[in-house]
Amino acid sequence: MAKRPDLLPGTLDMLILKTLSRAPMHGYGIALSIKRQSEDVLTVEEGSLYPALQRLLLQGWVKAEWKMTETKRRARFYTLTAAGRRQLGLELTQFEQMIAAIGRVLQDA
Amino acid sequence: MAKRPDLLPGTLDMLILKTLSRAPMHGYGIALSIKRQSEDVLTVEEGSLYPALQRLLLQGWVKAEWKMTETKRRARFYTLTAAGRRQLGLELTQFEQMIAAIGRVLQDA
DNA sequence: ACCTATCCATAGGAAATCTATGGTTGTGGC
DNA sequence: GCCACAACCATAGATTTCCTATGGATAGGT
Repeated sequence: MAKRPDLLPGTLDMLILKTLSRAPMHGYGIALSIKRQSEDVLTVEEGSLYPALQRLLLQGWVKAEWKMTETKRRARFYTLTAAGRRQLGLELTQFEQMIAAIGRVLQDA
Repeated sequence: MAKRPDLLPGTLDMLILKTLSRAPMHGYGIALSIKRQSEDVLTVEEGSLYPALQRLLLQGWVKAEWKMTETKRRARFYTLTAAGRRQLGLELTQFEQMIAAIGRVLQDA
């Protein structure tokens, strides 16, 4: 029944890292940011987001600390580490290479 | 340990359909074609390819028949159906939309 | 005789995502 | 005061997709 995916599998980590490269942010804010920047095309479900953030923490690509939001709420803010920045660069490179390769397959010739 | 993927997850069906849209082909030939067109960036493992072809058959997007190769071998040739052609169009549209959206998230601004 | 390339296919496991839940806490409307 | 809703976090379970590993058959070249 061909379910429409919310995003391209394998790109979530990259999107999160990229978002955090602009500014530290909490989970909910990351989801909103990606949705907004993609003009509502990409939706990051919470059930995908939080496990992804756990992975990124484990890999040491982000670090987290509890803080208060401007709206007076407890929230966990994530910050990109140096390793995370390297990883982002790596993923960007590979992604672009993949996209270029797929483009070659898709082009009519 | 960041394993380098052979292709972008979620794009295999589209790549197969696109390849078959050019000409009917057998499995092994599809894999070679994708590898060649992508200039060796994308590799379709046989363990991914044949299950994918079964899925496509089940969905009615391709049909298959046994024939002889130019090299005198038994091989199963797959042909795109009308439904498969529609599906390919759909996947292409969604893919491009996704890529554009990801591009917006990745761009610096 | 052997090796390699050509060809098909499945089983089992790993990884990523979604659905479904469940919970806490501010704020604004009534 | 109460209720609905938005803002936040998180996990469990199912599903899907892909990879690794395996097994098999056959043609052609050396």
